[in-house]
Amino acid sequence: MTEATRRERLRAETEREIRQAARALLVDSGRDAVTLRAIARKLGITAPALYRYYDSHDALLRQLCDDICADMAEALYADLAAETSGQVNCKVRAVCHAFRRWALAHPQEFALVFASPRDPLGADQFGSVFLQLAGPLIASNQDAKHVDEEVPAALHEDLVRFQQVLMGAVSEHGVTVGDDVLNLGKIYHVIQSWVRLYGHVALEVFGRFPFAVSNPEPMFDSMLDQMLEEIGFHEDDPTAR
Amino acid sequence: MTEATRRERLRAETEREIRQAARALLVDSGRDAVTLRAIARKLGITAPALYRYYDSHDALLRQLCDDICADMAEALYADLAAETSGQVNCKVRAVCHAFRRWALAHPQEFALVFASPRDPLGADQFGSVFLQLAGPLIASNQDAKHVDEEVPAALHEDLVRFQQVLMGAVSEHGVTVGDDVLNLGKIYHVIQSWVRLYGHVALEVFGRFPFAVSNPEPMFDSMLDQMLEEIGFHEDDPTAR
DNA sequence: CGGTTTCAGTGAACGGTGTTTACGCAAGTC
DNA sequence: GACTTGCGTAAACACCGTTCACTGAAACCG
Repeated sequence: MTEATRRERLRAETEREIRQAARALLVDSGRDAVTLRAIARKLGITAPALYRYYDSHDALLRQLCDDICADMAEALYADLAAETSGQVNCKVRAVCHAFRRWALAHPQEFALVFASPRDPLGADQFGSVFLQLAGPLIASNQDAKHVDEEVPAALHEDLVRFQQVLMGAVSEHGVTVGDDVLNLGKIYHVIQSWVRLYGHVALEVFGRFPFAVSNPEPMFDSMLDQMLEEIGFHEDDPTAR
Repeated sequence: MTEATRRERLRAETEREIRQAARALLVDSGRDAVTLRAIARKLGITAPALYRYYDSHDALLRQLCDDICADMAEALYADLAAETSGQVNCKVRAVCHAFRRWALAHPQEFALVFASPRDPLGADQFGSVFLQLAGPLIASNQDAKHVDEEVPAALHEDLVRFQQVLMGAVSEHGVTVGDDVLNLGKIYHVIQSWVRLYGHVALEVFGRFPFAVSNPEPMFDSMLDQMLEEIGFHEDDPTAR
């Protein structure tokens, strides 16, 4: 059956338990509670044993971040799949809502990934997950009216590079679009939208709006309306495809 | 001269040195380097002595946050004062730029205040500092065209509460305006702008844009243009006052 | 099968942390 | 001068990440 040796199976099982224990500690008691000794205690082993699995406490936390991002990606895909209407703007809206919902439901995880100083100058993990999902959707909106002239000239070079990334993500999903559809203007607006989405969700998760907002959801919704409008989706416009 | 007793002077001096040492450690080596023992070492005393000044390590960090915010407020006021043109939109722009500049120049401080889980449901400190400064400016823009009907009805109650806060800040600056000038629509757009400002600066300071941006400044500038437009400032429009 | 290698896990130790406690000792008070 | 106040210390406690020499069982090999 299992072609893996007994040792390998046990090792894989232990590693699974380590991640699980670390995650539980994070969720229950926050980032600072995720200590090697606490994890070891949960497994009934001693702390140094964990060094057989991870080089350091830091490496373990990094792994935890990756796990969290993978989980979020899964949740986002699931929520997108549940949106069965053919309308693209509904799908985009669904993904945005899914991102907010996930962040609110997993504040400790969000804070950890958000506040972890990853590989310097590396890409944001949330951004990668989210945009590689939303990118293809937005690209498939054929009738957006943005032209490249709208965006600051100084950004052209960076945007072209990001355009390549997004087109790669799109083609991985089967579809291929020309750079006339996913043009610089559209990409620019996508990033502007990401800034707003990120800002709102971070402020809301951390409870940091400049005044007490009793129910931030309508604020989020109306922001979404405006964002989608800017990207090129229009309320009454079916844009089915 | 000093009507304070010798003991009080020494105590005040030591407290100043503690804050200074803590700040230096934060700036030089990051949040985790701000330990009681490291601070004590800098002062040539022992760690428990610090408990004569702060109840706990946490309380000291909180004090540090407050100091940082006060410093930022000072920097923002200074930059605003340096903007001598009478045009209000220039002043708003100056404060926004000052916020970004400060955050980029003080990444460790920004990260600490940003990531510190303050009093739950309390107001954001950056938001308070910034908006109490920008609020009066924006309020003084008489000819904004927003009407209350634009904002989601569910937000009315919260916005009215925030309106009171802002009007208080305005009147503290000498001016008084009616709630017809600082109406709900305008306040709503101010908050939307804060979300974008916050999102952009956080992403930039943490190096977390979804792709490598070689020079984020033009992106910030063009975002600012769009924000000011939405709030009710127009490019060609002097709006002097 | 027996010998050997591999490796998960242990226990002790080192240097670091926040925090508490009992104590000395100088400054202020009456 | 006696008494109180309060800053600072040393020692201790319970944690933490990390290293190192070690055990013992699993895996491998001739």
